[in-house]
Amino acid sequence: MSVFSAVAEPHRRQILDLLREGEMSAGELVERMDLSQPGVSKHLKALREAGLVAVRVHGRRRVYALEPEPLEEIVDWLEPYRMLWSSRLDRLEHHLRENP
Amino acid sequence: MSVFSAVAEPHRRQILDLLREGEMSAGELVERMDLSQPGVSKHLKALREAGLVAVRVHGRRRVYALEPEPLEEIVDWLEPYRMLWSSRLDRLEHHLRENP
DNA sequence: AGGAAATATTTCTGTACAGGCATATGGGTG
DNA sequence: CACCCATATGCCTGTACAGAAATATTTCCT
Repeated sequence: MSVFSAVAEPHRRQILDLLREGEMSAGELVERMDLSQPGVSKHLKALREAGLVAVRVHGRRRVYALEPEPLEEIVDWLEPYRMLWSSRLDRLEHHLRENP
Repeated sequence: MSVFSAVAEPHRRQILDLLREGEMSAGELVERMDLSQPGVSKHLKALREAGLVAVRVHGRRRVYALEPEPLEEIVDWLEPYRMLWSSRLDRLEHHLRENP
């Protein structure tokens, strides 16, 4: 599964957002989300395979940590578009400056 | 369909990439892509509904233009992650790993 | 060793959706 | 008006995948 697809699923984005607060066990994620335990587990598997999270076994807990690097692929893809629309905004600014 | 899902499909990303070169008719897009005409047309519909492209009717042609603004939602979502990995110097590591 | 806790996996069901082909629609031209 | 071109839409099939419930697995604790 591509990083793009991994991130297309709202629950998976929510998991990543939660992990931005810091490492968290699978159970803690389940508590914080409105989704069944198997559901969360399955999404965690997808995120693992996309390289977006890393697991550390701690006792019987699995502690998950954010691994944001693969997101760079999306950032890189977006880059030319950002330039596009900022140049458009520049044009708009320019236009407004000339026609107040 | 969310912007995230719209962009998750490789053919749709390809369409957007092509449109970065400038406006283009549907037929021109079909010529440039390895996908049937109906296939391209369906993806164009999805992109229209996501607000990522705009159509202009010109004779019997439909001329499509890039409308990059909705991508900002993705950029905004990514922003905290960019800060995360730049603060952790993951970005530098990544860069050094690829350019030793 | 036995049981409980934490998590993963399997199984099932429904749904979404991509792709191809055939067909409809709408505008342009003779 | 009849015909052609460009594009959209319908229909069909296969596949991927999300969610729920039940079950398996691993590890800790006593």
